[in-house]
Amino acid sequence: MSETEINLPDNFIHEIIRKDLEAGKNGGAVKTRFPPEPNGYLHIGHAKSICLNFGTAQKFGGKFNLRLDDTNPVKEDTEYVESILEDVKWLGADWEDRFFHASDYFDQMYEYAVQLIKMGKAYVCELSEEEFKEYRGTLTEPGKEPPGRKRTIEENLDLFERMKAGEFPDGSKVLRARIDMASPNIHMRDPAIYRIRHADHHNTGSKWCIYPLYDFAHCLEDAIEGITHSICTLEFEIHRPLYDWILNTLDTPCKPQQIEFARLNLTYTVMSKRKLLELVKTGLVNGWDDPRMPTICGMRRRGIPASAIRDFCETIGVTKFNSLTEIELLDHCVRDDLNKSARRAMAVMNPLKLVIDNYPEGQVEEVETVNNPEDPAAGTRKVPFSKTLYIERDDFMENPVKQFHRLAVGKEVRLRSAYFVTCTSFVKDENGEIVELHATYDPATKGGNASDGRKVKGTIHWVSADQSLEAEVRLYDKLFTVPDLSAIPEDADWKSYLNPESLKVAKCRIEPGLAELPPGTHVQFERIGYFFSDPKDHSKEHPVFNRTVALKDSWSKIVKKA
RNA sequence: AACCCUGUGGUGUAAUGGCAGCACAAGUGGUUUUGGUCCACUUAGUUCAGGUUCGAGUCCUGACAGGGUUGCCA
Repeated sequence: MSETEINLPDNFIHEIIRKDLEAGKNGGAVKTRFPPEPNGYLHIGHAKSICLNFGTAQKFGGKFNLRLDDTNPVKEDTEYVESILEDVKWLGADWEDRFFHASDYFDQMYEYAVQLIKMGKAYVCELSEEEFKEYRGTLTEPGKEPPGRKRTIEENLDLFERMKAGEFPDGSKVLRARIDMASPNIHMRDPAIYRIRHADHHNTGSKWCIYPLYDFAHCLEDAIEGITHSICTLEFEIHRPLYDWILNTLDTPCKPQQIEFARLNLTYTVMSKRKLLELVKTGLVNGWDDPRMPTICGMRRRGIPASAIRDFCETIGVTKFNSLTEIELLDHCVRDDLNKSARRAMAVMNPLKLVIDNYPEGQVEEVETVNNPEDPAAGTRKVPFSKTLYIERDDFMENPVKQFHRLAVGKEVRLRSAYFVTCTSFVKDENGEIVELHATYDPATKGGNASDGRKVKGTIHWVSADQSLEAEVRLYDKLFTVPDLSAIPEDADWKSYLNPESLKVAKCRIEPGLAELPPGTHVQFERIGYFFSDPKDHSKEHPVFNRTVALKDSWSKIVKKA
């Protein structure tokens, strides 16, 4: 048992594998795969599957394949292939040289289908779609024998050959497995395994006009690749008898085992490809990589590290229970990761001018401050300090409540890494709004410590008015206003539950060094939250920061209680 | 409706017939040059009814609840 194995908790799938290994199944091999269909972008739910499949292979010293499940040319597109590769790689799942396409196996699948026909276990059926349904029966009534079921092997071979040759129009015929029209499991009632589609395929071009269906194709893909444990989501559970039937009927290189787990559901978001596509298509979000999206690329652009996603996937576990995970757990994993890794900086969201009356006019000094108190190796930096600063509007109260530890007339606070200042007065404009604060500083508190040992309760952040720069911040919040989208009324439009405040664009004042950060850099704005210089839009001339997640805020709870 | 799967604190999970534990969330207190982090503590759980057993969250039966299946999608 390796050291990593001890550290990672087992889930029920690992238990199955462990037993298989002990029983000597598969010659001690463990091989998994992630088989996305290239018809959409990957999301956090896929990340769960990727982490599970890759993590399982790693845990047992096995192999992990990446395979595009591209058996339906009319739904799939190369547009998605690139993003899938990028996202899986970014998440850290390494398929080495094992990147495959289901369509790479079309020749073999065709041969397997011919085999089935020769065994009398498959036949060509020319029922229309409507008739097909009629013959299939219902959940409560058995199906009845389709006319084509009695056809001879020779006829079936000939017909299937001609289907392949393009002699028949789309939908006029299918190849069906001959199993049991009376099975209580509808998927076993002679399922279609090949359909005619005169469509170009993104990988095989115009070579084929017949394409295998999922149930026939997937188990064969697994078998061809030598997959030992084929992990999929719960909705395929009822397909498992068919998966096994095909592998047991045909002489395949191996007999992979399908194991189902519950897909991830997260509060305040949607995971369905259809809905995500609709959000993109209708412009309700700004593309697949909109940081509000639960897509991998959206989360990446928001500033969520791959390591945090991996940690999250490890934390939620793997079961067959249909659960709804709170988004707060993801937030926790993100904060936990970024707390250790993100350098700190000061930025003022709602600037209020603070003039230090006893500070020399025109003087600018540089104060030294730590880049990350959690990581001494991150070093220190210099931040310009001067007579006129900006502080956070919320850090001053005209009539301070009892527990308020920040600025008010007569109160002393520490300006982070700089000096103690005491507020002396404030200025209001004609509307009664506070526009300026006046204070005095104590030169003996440079760096933020009093030589006489006196303490202050509050420490606030600041930027120098003249030296600070303007930046754009994009403040992201929950995509939806309700936690459980599956619980909304049937007749309601799910889009009407979108959170109108899921994105707020604002201006802020940043310490000058922040503009120099390259795009795609994590940073904590102290006392505010974790931000990420936007990979596409951030530049030195026009700094743009995405709020990844806000810092935990216990002050707001105190306020709420009072 | 028929068949299949699943039910452990508010949420996500652990227990492999033997003291129901962990994390998140919530709350209280402490530390702190971020009302962040960190530390300590508190609240709170085996869906129900039978059965097997010295002993059941775990095994059996039934009920109840939730989910899936009824595409020539995956």
